[in-house]
Amino acid sequence: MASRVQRKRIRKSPADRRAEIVASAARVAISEGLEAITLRRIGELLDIRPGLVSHYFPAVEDLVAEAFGNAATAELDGLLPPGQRTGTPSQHLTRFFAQATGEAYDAISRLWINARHLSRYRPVLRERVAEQEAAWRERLADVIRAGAERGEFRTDDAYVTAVQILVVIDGLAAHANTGTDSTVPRVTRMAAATAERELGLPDGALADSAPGAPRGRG
Amino acid sequence: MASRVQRKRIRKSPADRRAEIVASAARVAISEGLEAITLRRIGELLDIRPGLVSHYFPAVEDLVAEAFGNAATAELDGLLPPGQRTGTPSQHLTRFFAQATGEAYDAISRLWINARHLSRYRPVLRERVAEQEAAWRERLADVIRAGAERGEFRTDDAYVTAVQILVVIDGLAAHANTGTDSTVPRVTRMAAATAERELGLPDGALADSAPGAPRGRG
DNA sequence: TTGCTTATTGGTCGGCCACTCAATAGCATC
DNA sequence: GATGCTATTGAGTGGCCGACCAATAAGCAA
Repeated sequence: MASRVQRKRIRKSPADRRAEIVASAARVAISEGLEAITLRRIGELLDIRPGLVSHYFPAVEDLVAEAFGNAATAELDGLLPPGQRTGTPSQHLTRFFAQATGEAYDAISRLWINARHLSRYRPVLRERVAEQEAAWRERLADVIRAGAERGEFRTDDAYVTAVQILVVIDGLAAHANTGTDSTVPRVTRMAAATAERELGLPDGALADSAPGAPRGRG
Repeated sequence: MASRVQRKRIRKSPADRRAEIVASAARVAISEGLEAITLRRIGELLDIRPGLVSHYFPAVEDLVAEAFGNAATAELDGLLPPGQRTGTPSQHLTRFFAQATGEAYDAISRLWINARHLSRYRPVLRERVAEQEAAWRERLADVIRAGAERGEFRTDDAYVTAVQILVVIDGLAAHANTGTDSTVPRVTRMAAATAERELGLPDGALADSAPGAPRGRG
């Protein structure tokens, strides 16, 4: 696709074109990195001239920020769907940790590392990152609160617990680009273990396949 | 410094010049970021022509990797001096956590985030990062082993414990560029708390000023 | 002092970047 | 089918980048 020989212009509504550009940029952000979002690259992917991208986003930084926001929101919705109706909070967390520890999460980790670094130089992006961090914390805190109300979890501050869990996940994610560790259970399980400890659950309660059986320590 | 009107060439030994270039690049890495290490920037700082930097580092990526290695090693030596003779392992850890939680650590956090992100595109740097990660782990594991031998700590795998502690530190460091959280003790203390738990120490044993008094939970 | 080695310069090249703007043409409306 | 609005193009600007290389001169050895 993206036939180079295209002659005829395709004229779209501003809303459609803009959405198309953002979606394309979000895809680039995940697969190639936020700095790969350039007028030329996006133009090439959508078979439009770079100037058109500039027309919708006079400053590229705004597009980068929006692309990150879109990508991060999509990932969060995949990990912890908002307003979940099926399953218990425990099951939601179990599924969350299973995904957030798997290799498929590497792409998301890379995106976050990318965004956090680039935030150093890009104020608009920095603002978006802060927004997304808040969103992820709140989403996770909501699950914890739901579990606490049902009596599944014991916690005196769902928000702080959510932050603690995310700190561990961020720490594990730090190596997504360098690819060390990954095979020691005592390390891999740290995120779930933190949740279990902070929520008053038995060891292994949030492990992938074994709902109640503690794995034992040594 | 760096007088623009300099006419006379200053001819140094290759070893000196090379060291000078690396030192300058390391300084730039910490203060401005690894991508700010350019032939022109380094040349400007040392008042030499960009071509000379190229002469010593035909590929800039090699200079970037070396600059990171230098900076990271220096920081590690500041946090956990090798072959420490004064003080106990507990004191070393206490000092380590105090520094690694303080604001002065932000510069180091930024550098690591920077390096880990850039590793995605730069194989040589990626190798260096892996090297440094190993060095940091080993250095911390050594302190833990020393404490275990003295009977201060209880652990069955000093290395895994070191990795766990560094995971938490990396997680806390993730926000160095976005500057959220930082004020909740339950979060700030996570690294030290992890160490205390894993090493069989009472709560607060590795806290900054209070050597033995647990702070209490609520 | 002279000569020689080589550290250092100066200039150039191609490449990719964001950004600007007048000219063009798609398409809805009449 | 003609008209007008505006989405889209095309072309150009200036900036910064790494890399390359022949010419130059610093300073040691003779």
